Order: sequence, then C-alpha cells, then structure tokens
Amino acid sequence: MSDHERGGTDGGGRRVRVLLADDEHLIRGALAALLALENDLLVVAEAASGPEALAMARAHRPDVAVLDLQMPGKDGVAVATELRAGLPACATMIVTGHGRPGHLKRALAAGVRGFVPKTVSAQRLAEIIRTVHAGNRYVDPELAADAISAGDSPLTAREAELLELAADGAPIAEIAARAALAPGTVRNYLSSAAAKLSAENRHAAVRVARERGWL
Amino acid sequence: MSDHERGGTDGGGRRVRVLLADDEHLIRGALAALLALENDLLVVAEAASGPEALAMARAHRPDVAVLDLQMPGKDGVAVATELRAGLPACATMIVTGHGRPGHLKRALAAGVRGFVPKTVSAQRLAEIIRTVHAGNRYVDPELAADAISAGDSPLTAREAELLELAADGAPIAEIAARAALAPGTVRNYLSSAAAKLSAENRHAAVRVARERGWL
DNA sequence: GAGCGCACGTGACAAATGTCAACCGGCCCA
DNA sequence: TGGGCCGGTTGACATTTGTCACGTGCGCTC
Repeated sequence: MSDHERGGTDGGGRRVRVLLADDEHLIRGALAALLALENDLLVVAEAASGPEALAMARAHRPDVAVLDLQMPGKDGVAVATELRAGLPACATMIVTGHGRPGHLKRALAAGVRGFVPKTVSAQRLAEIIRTVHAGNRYVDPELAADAISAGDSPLTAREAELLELAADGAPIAEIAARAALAPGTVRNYLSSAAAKLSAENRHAAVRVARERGWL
Repeated sequence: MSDHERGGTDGGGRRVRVLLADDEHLIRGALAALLALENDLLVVAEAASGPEALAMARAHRPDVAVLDLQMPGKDGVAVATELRAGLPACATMIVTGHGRPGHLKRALAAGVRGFVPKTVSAQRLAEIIRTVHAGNRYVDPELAADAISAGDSPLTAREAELLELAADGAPIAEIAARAALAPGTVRNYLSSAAAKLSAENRHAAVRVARERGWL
C-alpha cells in the first residue's frame, strides 16, 4: 500500500503523523490528498482493512489513526481497541458514514478520542485531527445528542444475546439449539426484549435495537 | 499527481462538465479536489441530496452526473430516472459503497451508463467519467458478475410489494390493512415469496431479498 | 374455442410464536 | 437472618403465522 512518508523536511516543528484506514480506495485516496494540503499533517500510511491497519500502525507508529467504522476483517472500534493496547501513544478516531448511537458508546469505551460522521468537511476533519492529537476529545454534536437521547440499552445481556441470534430471522427452535436453552426460555427473552423496545415482535425488535446501536 | 497529458485533443476545447452528488461532504469535497486535478474534467456543481442534485442539474446542465446510490430524499437511481427525462443530454453514473446486484439492474433499467463501487481509485473514476461521457457504458466487473449470478428476481410484483410492506416487521394484520387484502391472502404471498427465496419465514425472506437487491 | 399455465385471492387447519404465571438462586439492605 | 428485588429459567395457554387445497380470471397455444 502507499507509503507517503517523506524524510525529515518538515520545516518548522514535527508534523502530526496520520494513519488512514478505509476500505473505499476512492475516499481514502481523496482524503489523503486533502489532508496533504495541510502543512502540519502528514499521512504516513494507508490501509484498506482492519488487520492491515494494525500492521501499518505497528510499522509506521503514527500519532493519530483515522479509522473507518466499517471495514473488512476488523471494524474500526476493534482496531482502536488493539491499538490502545499495542501502541498507546497513538490517538485513535473513528469516521463513519451513518453513525449509530451505540457505536459511539462502544467507541468511547474503547478509548477512541474522536468520532465524526463523513458529512464533515475536510477542513473540519483536519482541525479535529489536531484536537485529538493534542490529547482532547471531539464528538460530533449531533451524534452525541442522538446517543444521549437514545440512552443506555434497557436490554439485559441475555436478551441482547438472544436478539443477536434472532437477527437473521432464524426460527425459535434453532435459536434455542444455538443458545442451549429451552424454546420457551428463548421466547420469553425475546418477548421481553420486544416489550422493552416497544416492538410488535422480535423481528421489529431487532430492527429497533440495530437502529439504536444496541445490538 | 502527474501532469499526464490528458486526451490533449480539445486544446482550448470544452471540458467535461461534471455534477457530483453525495451526502457525505467529506467524500464529495475530496472527490471534487481529485477530479479537479484532471485537465479535461470540470466539477460544475455539487449536491448533498437527491432533490438538490436535480435542482443543480437543471441549473448547471452538466455533461455527466456522478450520483451516490444512497442519498437523503431520493436515491441515485431515482435521480437518474428523472434526469433521463428532464435532461437527456446528461449522462448519469452511480457510485456506491456496497453495491447489491439488484441495484445494478435497476440502475441500468433507468438508463444509467456507469456503475462503480467506491473501492476504485480516483484515477480510474476519471477514466470512467470520460468513458461514460463518450457515450459508452462501464460496469464494475465484480458487480456485474454478482448481478449475473444472482439473476432475476423470482418474485411476482405482488409478492415483492407485500415483502416490502413486511420489511419493518409489521404483523400480518397491519400489512393486510395497508394492502387492502384479506390476512389469509397476505400470508399466502409472503409464504410463497419465502419459499422462492428458500427462507424460513417472511423476515428471513426480507433479508435475502435485500441482499440480492430484489427489494 | 378448449386446454393449459400462471398469478391472484381466500379460508381451514396445523405449527410456530408471544403472553402469562410461576419457581429458583443470587444480591442488597434492614 | 430474613425479606424484597432482579435476572434467569421453564411450561401451559392463546394468538399469530405458515401451509395447504381450492376457486377465479387472464393470456397463451394448439
């Protein structure tokens, strides 16, 4: 993959070394080009998947990792979690197309310092990279508001787990088998989950939970 | 990038006028910047939603409209359809994150001349814009292969319609009311659709149909 | 025009699903 | 220590859903 690292000509101080990870080449390339216009930023590595992002991070030790939420292999939050452990000096931030409230919560729990939708401008993104690099946090106000209004998941661990198993439309019997539970028990959890989400049935419940990012 | 002489040709000639429509500012802006590097392309308008794209197209009369598939208001195919009617001189192409086979079919039926995933490079995109502007068609080979292997939808119009109504997990009674049909009839169509898609039940059927782009 | 295939539409019946009341065990607090 | 509360677990029962057999009408072929 491309390696734009240029030796020491950084004029004034050291530039902020950035890792870009996004599976859509078009966007990643375009982003790299735009960030290159900023004098104090330097894109040192690019990756198209989660594992590749990790490898690149280890090889190039960036100051800030800009990760797409949805990538093949590992998603952005998973990468951030491993980065936190393996390369604590590297700040992480997530960029996402359509952010769900639950993702934000998960990301913050993983130690991510920035969370922005792809609707921001490149200018703004550059500023946010600086903010994050300075040790501060930045969360898109709209996403934050959504997350707050959506609140915490009312589901118990078991309910969420069974809802997950129900997500692909499998019949109760199959879910029961996969969870090693009696069918009645499964029905009960799903019923309870649906009630908490004020959904008509488990399928609608799955939809609601997904929307809120609780799944 | 390079100073590659581009189709040198219309020295002083007219550039290809391009409309960019994508709801993600980051990507749209970045794309505009990259396409600006091409000597023979000129981004004359940008839009962040379906309706805005139409308005922009009417105002600026571009040669090629590059449309994101998923946008607020109207999706890319809907915009392409209206463009075809209102501005026949304008070629349309769709750019999409994760393309489903059915979308491609729908797009081609709407007169779209290019269909590419966002994993292509900007360089490649520029070439494709030229291809489309020259009156030719371009479809990403991988997406085309998927579409062919997925084949046509086996669903009848009625089945697809009811499956659509069932998509949000509504109970049969509600679907029946919305479709002005007897509940038994609704069950029958959905059952038939599920059988054709070899799905366990209507919810799984919705998932399968969505995946294949038949919904 | 008769026969055939296909999509539409319906109701009866069986199977799957959702609702309810109940039991058990751990935890907190008086 | 005992009681109340919460989450996990289960089976009985009513409702919803899926399956089946049936009838209708349209367009095609022979």
